[in-house]
Amino acid sequence: MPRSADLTALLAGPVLEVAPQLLGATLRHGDVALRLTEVEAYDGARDPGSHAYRGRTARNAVMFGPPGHLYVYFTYGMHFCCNVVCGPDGTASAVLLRAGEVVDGLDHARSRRPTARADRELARGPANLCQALAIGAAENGRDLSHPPLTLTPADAPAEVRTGPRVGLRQAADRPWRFWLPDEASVSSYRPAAPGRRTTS
DNA sequence: GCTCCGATTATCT
DNA sequence: GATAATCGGAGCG
Repeated sequence: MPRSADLTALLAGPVLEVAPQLLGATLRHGDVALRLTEVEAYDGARDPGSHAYRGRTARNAVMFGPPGHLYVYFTYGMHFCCNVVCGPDGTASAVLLRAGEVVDGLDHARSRRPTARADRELARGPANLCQALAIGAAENGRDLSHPPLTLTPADAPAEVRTGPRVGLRQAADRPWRFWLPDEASVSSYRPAAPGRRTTS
């Protein structure tokens, strides 16, 4: 088990190096823990797809803070998604946690995700992952090095796949999504919505 | 103020 | 494949 100093050192690196290294890591919130299988990198203020692209606001303030904290945002009027803030303090880069395999607290996770038909669906997709772990607005900005909310890195996995990020209209071409091959909890790729007005 | 629309998901055809 | 659900952030005037 790495100490918190190791976690901070790992997360302080460039986001494109940090993101693949988070695959296989264990994220725990209270009784439920999961092994991360799919993540996406958001490269701070330089990234048109990032919430930080237009500068610091009340919502994204946590992204601009020190690494090792959780950035939680609310979207589509009903879903929470969470990121691990990384990079040096002030860079606003973060890694979106898209999917994981529940490895502890299965009963709790199942009760929070009544529509999941199989255990592999419990934390498949960023909003489902937050729901399975009971992560909401109260967890925004929380330090990931102290219980009940902890992130424990694993050794870097042997094989990592990369591809375009999901659901973005901006910078949809950048291959900054990372996942573990042959993992049932990884969501299948869906191209970003075209976002064009009606034509005919 | 007011409008648009999103780092989504479940459900319907 | 298409779309409803549902609301707050961000842009504009």
